Amino acid sequence: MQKIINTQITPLQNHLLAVLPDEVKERLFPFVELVKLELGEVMYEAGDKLANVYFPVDSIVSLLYVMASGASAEISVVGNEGVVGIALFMGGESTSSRAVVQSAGYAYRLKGKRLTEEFHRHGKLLGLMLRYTQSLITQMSQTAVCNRHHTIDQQLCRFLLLSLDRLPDNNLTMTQELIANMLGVRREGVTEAAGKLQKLGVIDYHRGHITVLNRQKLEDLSCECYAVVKKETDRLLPHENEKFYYTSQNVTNL
Amino acid sequence: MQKIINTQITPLQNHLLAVLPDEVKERLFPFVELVKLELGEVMYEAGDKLANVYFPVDSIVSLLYVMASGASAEISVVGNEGVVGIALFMGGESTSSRAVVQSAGYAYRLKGKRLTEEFHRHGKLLGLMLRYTQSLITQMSQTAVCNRHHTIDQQLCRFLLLSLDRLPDNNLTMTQELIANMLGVRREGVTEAAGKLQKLGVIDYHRGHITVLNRQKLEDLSCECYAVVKKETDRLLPHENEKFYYTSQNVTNL
DNA sequence: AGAATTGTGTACGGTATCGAACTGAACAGC
DNA sequence: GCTGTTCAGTTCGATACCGTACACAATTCT
Repeated sequence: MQKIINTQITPLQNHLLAVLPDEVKERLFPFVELVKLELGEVMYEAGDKLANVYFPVDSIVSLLYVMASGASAEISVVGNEGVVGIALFMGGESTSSRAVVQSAGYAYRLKGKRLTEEFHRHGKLLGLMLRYTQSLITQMSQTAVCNRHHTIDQQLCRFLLLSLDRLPDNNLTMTQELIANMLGVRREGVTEAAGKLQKLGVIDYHRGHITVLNRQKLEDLSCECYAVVKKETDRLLPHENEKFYYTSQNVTNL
Repeated sequence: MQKIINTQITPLQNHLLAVLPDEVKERLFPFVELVKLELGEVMYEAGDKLANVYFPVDSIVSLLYVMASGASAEISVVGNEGVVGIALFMGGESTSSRAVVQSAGYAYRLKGKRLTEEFHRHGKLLGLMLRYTQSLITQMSQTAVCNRHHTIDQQLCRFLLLSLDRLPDNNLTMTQELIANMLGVRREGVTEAAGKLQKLGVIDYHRGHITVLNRQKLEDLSCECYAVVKKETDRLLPHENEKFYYTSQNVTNL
C-alpha cells in the first residue's frame, strides 16, 4: 500500500464520505490519505488489531474467510459504497475474516482513532456507519443462503454483478482462480460457469480480464441474491448528490 | 406471544441485560415485560418494521432467511446471550430475515423507543449492543463458510452445540424437519446424520426430543465453526457476575 | 378403539460439485 | 527469441446431497 497524491480523485467519490454533513467533512477530510491498493494485497489478517479504516474509491476489497484447511469463501465485498474495517467502531477491534484487495485501485485511509473520535461525537457519522453495517449484514446473510442453495453458475453471476457495481466500467481484472477462492469452489467450476456465460455472449474474458457484454442477461441468470442485496443496500444508505456520482470520466487517467 | 408474571425469572438471566451498569438497569428494567414464546412462533417477518426488541431468557430464536422458492436457511441464532431485533438500533428498522422461535421459553420485551432512547444517551448500552452485533456478524460469516464447505454431519453437530449453549439442560425439543429447515437441507439428510450420532451414542432422540449424551464427542465431530464462533463471542461480550449465571436450578418450575 | 396426523426410516436414480491430473496457450522476463 | 510461469480447458471417477416416493411407528384426535 502506497501513499499517493492525485488531484483527480477526491474523498467524495466514496459514497459514505460524500453524504456526510459539511461539518463532519471539515473535521475528517484533513486527515484522510489517498493510498493505492494492489491486487491481492492483504489489508488485514483475521485477528489483527485494526489501526485504520479504508474508504475505497475505485478499488474493491473482499472480506474473505479462510478456514483451517485453507479453504476459503468471501463473506462480503466492499467498494466505494462502503468502508473497510467496521470492527474498529463496532468495538471488537478485530474480526475473524481477512480483508484482501479484489480489484486494484485507490482508497482513502483514516486513522482508527480519528474515526472513533468522530463516531463518539454521536453526530451523523454514527448513524451512517451503523446503517452501512446493517447493509453488510444483509450481504453476509445473503451469502450464507446463496452458498447453501444456488449453483456455481448463479453465484458467478451474482459475484460479477456485485463487482460491476463497484467499478467505473465493464472491465474486471480477475482470474478464475481468484473468483474460485471468493466463491469457495474449485477453479474448474468457475471455468465451466464462465465458459457458459461466454458462449451465451454475456461476458468475454481473456487471461484475467473479464468484460461484461450484456448486463441485463447477467442479472437474469443470477439468483435472487444480487437483487435482494442491492435493494436493501439502496434502502439503508442515502444516495449522494448527483454531482458526486462516480463516473468513468474523472478517473480515466488513474 | 403472551404476557407473563413469574417471579422465578429475572431480566438478569439475559446476559446483555445482566452486565448493564446499575443506572441503565434502573432506567430500563421498569419497562421490560416478560413474555412467553411458543415453538414455531414468528416474531417478525422479513421486511416488518420492528416495534420491540426481545431479550431471551431460556428461549432460542433463529434468524431465518426464506427465499422466493421457499427454501430456507438459518443465518444466526439468539438465546440468553443476546437480543432479537438489532435492526431497531442499527437504523434499518427491518431486516431481510425472519425471526422464528426455535425453542419455546421466555423472553423480556422492550419497546423499541425505550431502547433507542437509552441507546442515544450513548452510555454503556451503545457499546454493548455494538459488540453484540459484531458477535452476530461473526456467526453469520461462519454460517456462510460452513454452508459452503462442511458436511451435514458436521453442521448438525454445530447446530446442536449452539442450541445446547443456550438451554439450561441437555434436552432439545425439535424435530428433524425443523433442523432441516434451519440447516437448509432435506429432512432425510438430517435423519441420516442424526442416525449416525445416535449409533455413536452421542445423542438420543425420539419424536421431536433430542438428548445430548456426550457433549465432548459432539464437539469433536463438529466442524471448527462452532469453536470459532464461541471463542469470538466470549471475546466480544463481557462475562456477567457469577451470581447471575443462568442455572437449571432457578427455572425448574417454569 | 379406530382414524388421522406427525415424526422417522429407507431406498433409488439423478446431478452438482469435488479431487486429481494433464494439456495447451498466452504472457513476462531475460 | 527462448524459457518459465500463469491462466484456462478438459477429462475421469468419486461422492455428498437432492427429489421423490413410500413404509412404519408413535402420538393425538374423535
